[in-house]
Amino acid sequence: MLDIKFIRQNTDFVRQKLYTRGQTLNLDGFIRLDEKRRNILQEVETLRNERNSVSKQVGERKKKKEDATELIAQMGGVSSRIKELDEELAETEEELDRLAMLIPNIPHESVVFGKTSDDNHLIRTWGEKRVFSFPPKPHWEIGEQLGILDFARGAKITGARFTVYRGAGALLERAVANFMLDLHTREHGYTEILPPFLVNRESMTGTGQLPKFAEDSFRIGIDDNTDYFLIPTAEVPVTNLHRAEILDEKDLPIYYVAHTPCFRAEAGSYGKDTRGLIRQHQFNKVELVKFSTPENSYGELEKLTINAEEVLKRLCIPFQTVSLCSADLGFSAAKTYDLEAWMPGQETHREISSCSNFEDFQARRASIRFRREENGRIEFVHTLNGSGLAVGRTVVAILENYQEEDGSVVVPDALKPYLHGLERIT
RNA sequence: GGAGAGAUGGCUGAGUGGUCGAAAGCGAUCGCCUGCUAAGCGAUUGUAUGCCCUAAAAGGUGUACCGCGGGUUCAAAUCCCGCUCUCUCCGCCA
Repeated sequence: MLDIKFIRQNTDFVRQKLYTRGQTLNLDGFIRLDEKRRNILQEVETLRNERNSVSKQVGERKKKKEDATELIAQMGGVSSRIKELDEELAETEEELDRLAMLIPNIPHESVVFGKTSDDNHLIRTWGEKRVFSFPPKPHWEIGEQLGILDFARGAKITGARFTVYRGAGALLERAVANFMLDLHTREHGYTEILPPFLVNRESMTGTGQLPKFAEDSFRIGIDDNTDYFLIPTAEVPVTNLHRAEILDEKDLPIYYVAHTPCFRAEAGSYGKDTRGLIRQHQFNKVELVKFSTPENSYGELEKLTINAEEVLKRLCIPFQTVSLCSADLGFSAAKTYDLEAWMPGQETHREISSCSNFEDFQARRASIRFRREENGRIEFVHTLNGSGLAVGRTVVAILENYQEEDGSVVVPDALKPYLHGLERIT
């Protein structure tokens, strides 16, 4: 959510910035509604003031055993008018809030203008693409032939886009996750969190998944009173850890890492990436989440991205890092780096991590603030997160980059401690 | 699933219709005192938001908030209704 006062005072700037996202929003209506809200507020507060002071007088008279009927009668009309205005105010605020929740974040000044993902800006590449003496296969063929990925049975027991891992495949997935968690907790200074995988509506709204992207989530209700959602990413529970809190500046930055399953309805992506592990309704991800002061958040974004890249470097998987252009940026993000791993079986780079600075966009929605040490003033924190990394897609990258002509897969050195002596999956 | 108790400021905890944004204590900050520390003394100490003032802050003023939502009343932390959460006991359970 953006600051309404900021929108009011910088309407043209906001309009122009949102335009770069390919958005055309009616800010004028929004501004007019805000004006209406302030007018009603002024009127109702004046009346409340009157009522408060008269009520006080009534109390004083009654104490002195004096007659107050005429004062009381005088307030009858005022109270009903207040009630009317309160209703009108509530309606206006609800509508204003509804509109405010649909306005995306403003891209950072370093974000390049673009219209599609083709305009994303290449930041750096790492690693040498392996030269194969045979045509490398896509992971779904490798996985099925080795009997470690079972797409047919995943579809049988649940449906499309669900997969069963078996034997060494399950072990590999577990090893990759543990390797990532150990790297981030022991070397990068993150605190491990194991959050609930179901969250309430407030949490989903706080990080920006709701109200706009409701169709992307799985919703769970045990009865009419529960309104829970399967987490689409650990970002939701972990960022909401500090919702409606005021943190101390001395505790910042806060670094969290969480390994969780992620559930995505993937509405609107029918027919896309239908084969293999790339686009699933359920997948595992190790997520990095940071809370930072505003002045440090862009430095923290660089560090977070490097922490994510380190996973691929240790696994010796070639990748490239791109900065998303204005149109490709997610709803809540001010700036995003995507890490794209090389997938030789598909002859393409695939996104394996997305690292974003949300500035105060999520903090404002979720009311996550901190107190300045020097003057005690309260400000919104900046929130950041990034995959470190998507576990399933990392397994895909390993299978495709480490495959041999006989169909076996060599275990990357970095993972050997986690695979109990297994050197090769055959 | 059944029965009961509770939710008040950073914390403990008083407050059952009016002068209560809320006693008292603790903590914190500032000042005084002090060789240092401790003790003592004094002051300050919630959040949001409208308006005024300001370059901006500071400041002034109004309003709201005592788990959340609604109701009664001239007036609600206090009374009524619904909900959520916490705790205790019983049952069930990995």
